[in-house]
Amino acid sequence: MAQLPPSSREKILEVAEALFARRGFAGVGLQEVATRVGLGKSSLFHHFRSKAELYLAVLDRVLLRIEARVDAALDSGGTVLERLDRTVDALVDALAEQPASARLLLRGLFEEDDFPQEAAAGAEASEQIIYRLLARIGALLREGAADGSLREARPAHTIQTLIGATVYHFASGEFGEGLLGRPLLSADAVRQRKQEIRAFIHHGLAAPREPETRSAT
Amino acid sequence: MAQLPPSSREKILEVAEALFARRGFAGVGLQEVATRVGLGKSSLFHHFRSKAELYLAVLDRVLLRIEARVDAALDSGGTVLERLDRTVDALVDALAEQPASARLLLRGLFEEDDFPQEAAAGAEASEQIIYRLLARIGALLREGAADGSLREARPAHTIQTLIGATVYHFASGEFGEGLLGRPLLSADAVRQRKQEIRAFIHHGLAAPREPETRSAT
DNA sequence: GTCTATATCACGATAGAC
DNA sequence: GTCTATCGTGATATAGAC
Repeated sequence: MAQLPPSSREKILEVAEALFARRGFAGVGLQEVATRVGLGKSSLFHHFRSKAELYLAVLDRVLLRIEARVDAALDSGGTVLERLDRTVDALVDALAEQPASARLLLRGLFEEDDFPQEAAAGAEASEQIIYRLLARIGALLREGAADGSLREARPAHTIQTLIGATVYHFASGEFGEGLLGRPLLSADAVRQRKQEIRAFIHHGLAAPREPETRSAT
Repeated sequence: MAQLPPSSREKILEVAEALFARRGFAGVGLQEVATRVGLGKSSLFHHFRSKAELYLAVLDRVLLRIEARVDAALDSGGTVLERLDRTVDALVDALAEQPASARLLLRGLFEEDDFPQEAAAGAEASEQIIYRLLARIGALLREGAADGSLREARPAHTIQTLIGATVYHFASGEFGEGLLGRPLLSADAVRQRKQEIRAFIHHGLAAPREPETRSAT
């Protein structure tokens, strides 16, 4: 828990996280990592036995950070819709707080065969975190379907939609910024993103079928 | 337009498309491409001047296939919501038809700095296709907001949500299949995906506020 | 249009001094 | 815990014969 001097190990993890997020496992060389940390290439092998082990350590760290925030939201009280809104907000906050996490997470989701085989061996920790989170969100969705506050929908598809609305968005980088016309992670854009997802969850895209107090046009 | 014997060029594009989709630009070696095509490694350079040129050619092909389908849906008649539904269906069909396209497209969206610099030089064609499509979809969304059939929303955020719901989903590979419990591209799963997105667009996730004919509970 | 041979270089990883 | 030196391999790309 000491925070005073960042150890070499942590420095390596930080640098590697940024690089892996941008160029993926195969696109990053340990030479570049070492140089940016300020070490020789060989010194990395003192802290991590292989490139794959480093990658998995980076992934775990990102997932644990996200889990901490999302778990708190899931544990909060209130109706299903309230908890769902808070969960999405927490996920958005977690992704926005660490710029690299969304890309890293998205890559982890669909780059399973990126590194040779050590995935199956060492990726169990990361997978457990993900499945733990998914199970909890799935339970929330089923609770909402049971009490009538959510429409009947397949939880798996709903989760995919929510991942797309959050993780993909913050992973979209320059493309997303060109679309929005501003930095993805500006406080403004993050607030808008939460608002958009919340509106999508509550109303979809169609205009409300019961216009309450609405000026004309 | 001849279809009789697939030329070497086309064979290379097909093989490279599948490999780039799975492991990204940096994760694929030309040796492997050549072997799977049934050529020597050097022969690839007769058809494409560099690895980056091959990658961009693959990306263009995928984008043009998608554009053809989506444009037809956008040009169809009817209300905004009808055209939007058809557009999403067309995109889903395009992504489902070619298993590699979703991953490739997603990678293209957030791997802009994956290959050194030739991106800026040669990626203009791909980018133009994307921006053409985005402009048309944005216009549809604005048309819906203007005629009152869609709620007021920022088109850029809506587009991001739709990309996440479609492209991400079909790019999610083993992860998505584990979640759904079946192949992502089975006719069943594709139909369900269309249904889920359609429901999300029309109602969001909340239960309809005007239960029409509903049995109790 | 495909081949063999080769140039050049970066990669992940190891050995061992300090 | 970091370093220099090196091993072995595979990468992109080129040259030139057929």
